[in-house]
Amino acid sequence: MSENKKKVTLRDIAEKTGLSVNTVSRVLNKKPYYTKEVEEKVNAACKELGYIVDMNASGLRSGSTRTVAILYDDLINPFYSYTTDIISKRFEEHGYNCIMFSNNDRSPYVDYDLMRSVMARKPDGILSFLEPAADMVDFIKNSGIPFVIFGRDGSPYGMVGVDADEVYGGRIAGEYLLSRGYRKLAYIGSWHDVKVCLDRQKGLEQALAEEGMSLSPEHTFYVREQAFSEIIDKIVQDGIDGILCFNDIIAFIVIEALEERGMTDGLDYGIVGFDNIQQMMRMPRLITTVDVGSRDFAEAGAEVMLSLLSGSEEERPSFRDTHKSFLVKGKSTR
Amino acid sequence: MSENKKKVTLRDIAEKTGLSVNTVSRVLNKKPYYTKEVEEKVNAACKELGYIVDMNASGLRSGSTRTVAILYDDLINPFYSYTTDIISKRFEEHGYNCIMFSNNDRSPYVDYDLMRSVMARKPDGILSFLEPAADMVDFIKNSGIPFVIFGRDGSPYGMVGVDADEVYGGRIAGEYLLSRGYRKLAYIGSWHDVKVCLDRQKGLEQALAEEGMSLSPEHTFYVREQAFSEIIDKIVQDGIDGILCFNDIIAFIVIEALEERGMTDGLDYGIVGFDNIQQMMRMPRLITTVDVGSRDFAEAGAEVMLSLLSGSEEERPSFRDTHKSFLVKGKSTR
DNA sequence: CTGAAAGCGCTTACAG
DNA sequence: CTGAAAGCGCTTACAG
Repeated sequence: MSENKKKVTLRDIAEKTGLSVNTVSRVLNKKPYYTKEVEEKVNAACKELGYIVDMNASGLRSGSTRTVAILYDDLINPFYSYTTDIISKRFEEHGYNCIMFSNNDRSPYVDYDLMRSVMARKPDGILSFLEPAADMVDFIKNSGIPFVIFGRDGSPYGMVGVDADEVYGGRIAGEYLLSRGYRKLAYIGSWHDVKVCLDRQKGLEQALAEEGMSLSPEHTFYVREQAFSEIIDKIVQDGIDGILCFNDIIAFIVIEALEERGMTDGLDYGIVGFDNIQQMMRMPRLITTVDVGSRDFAEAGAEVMLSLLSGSEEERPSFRDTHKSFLVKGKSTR
Repeated sequence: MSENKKKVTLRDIAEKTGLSVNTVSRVLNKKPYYTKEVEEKVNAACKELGYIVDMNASGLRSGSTRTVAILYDDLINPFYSYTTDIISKRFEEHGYNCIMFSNNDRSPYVDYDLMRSVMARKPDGILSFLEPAADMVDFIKNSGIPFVIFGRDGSPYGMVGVDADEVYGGRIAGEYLLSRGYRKLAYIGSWHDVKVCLDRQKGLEQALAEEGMSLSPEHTFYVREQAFSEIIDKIVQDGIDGILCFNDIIAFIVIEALEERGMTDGLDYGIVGFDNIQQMMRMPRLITTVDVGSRDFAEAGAEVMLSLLSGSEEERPSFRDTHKSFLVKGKSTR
């Protein structure tokens, strides 16, 4: 018991087998040049003593930690947790573990504090649900660590990104609302300066423009920047009958608040979200929402990261993989 | 740019300041004994050169990686992702990062393969949503790494656990179904040999026993072990009118399947789940479910882990913190 | 209060 | 094909 506790190192295997530490390491890492006999001796000794490599030591010397950092806002939104689940499992299959880093809701950006924590862990790659702060772009690039922006457009930063065509998503949502006869539309975003949020808004504006209408700035809201009750007040007062929300969770919060004011979604007004989280949890189709096809989307993100990690150094600094979303109809629109 | 790329080490700071590596390290780690003057010189140099510590190197030498491993099935179930979010943020506040390890649905247990990956990372602590496989209990204990079982009862293994009183949860759900007039009850679990699953079943059996009834083995199902369509067939054939599910996601899948057979939850039968995931996403109350109060529950889990990490070595090998759940009524019961 | 040395457990050149 | 040495970047005793 106390013997089990003391950790087994390469040196123990070397002593046990009468080989050098070097040779043992070579066998375990399947480097060329060792005999079948040596291989068997090493493997037997490792099994007997219960050897487990120390990845910290290995990473320190080799320069590769077999680690990917994942940067996110929170895991509460199933869009993040669902895709993170798929992505991290793909990484595990390739021998990478994921270290999680949250910006702790400080801002929607990757800032210096966050990057400092990340880089202290010396990850081989970084997959970020967050956009880099403007003044961090060069810093990140200079770090030399492969950086994939997932779910956001990386091209404005000259970075690799896997994203959805968000303008398109906003447009099909807007077109659908209009086609169902909703006339006074509003947009409820998260932060006014996050591109993905603005792109969805832009799509809605395009849909309105097609019909010769436009989105009033008065009816353009950002839940992270204004009092929620004010937003609801304004919507009720101005007789808004169609709402596009930045994501499903915001939509559900709005639905709840409007229900308290006696307005029922699908009946008194139409509302559309993004992400189709209800499907991830196998829930009934409560709301109409824009779905990017999260499983394939996540797989694509993992694939791009893995290809960067496998180091085909063909320097594609601004590679972009853009996915088309589709509308899923639920009970929140007539 | 290429200058930025080469990494800055303690030695660079030492050279820049004319101090020894040792002294620089001591200042950065706030060890006693250095002058204000030295401190300022070091901090200035670190800032100027953009020094970021290498936690791998630091961990290798000091024995503490400031890392907690989180072991889980998947992040798709919001119970996992929601609590993981809260827990990991608490850890971050204390300077710990989380490394994620999934059993990749191999089994509901922590097995040797999983522990091998975990231990290669030398975490300071392990928080597990999974129970240990029977033959892993001693191995885990001997590892000397603080291990907290979260959401499962650790006491049968003599381990630290933060859990809910699952029998109680099953019982209040069963009592509620009976009080609403449902008479032919069924239980739909996940795995037959996972304690938390059996405890919920046991609670249901207790509720039935109170009324002189009992749960038929024929109406006790495990979705991970039998064909789902068979379960549904049996429920329809035998006129089951009340169902307790191991969790909300299973409940939603059942609701969908029964809807296809023309049966509507809340009208034709009652169904109760566990976890109240709908609330985590701010969705309307679709189903009746047993809620443990996930936020407090997660905080408690984090707290227990942190107290073990802060190393108050008072050896409490089988510490158990058990939470009481409550019923949340939704539209899936009359 | 500060420094020189040793060493954490590996992998990487380099010899043989 | 195998081994002895060096070193990744830190922190920990130990001297002074």
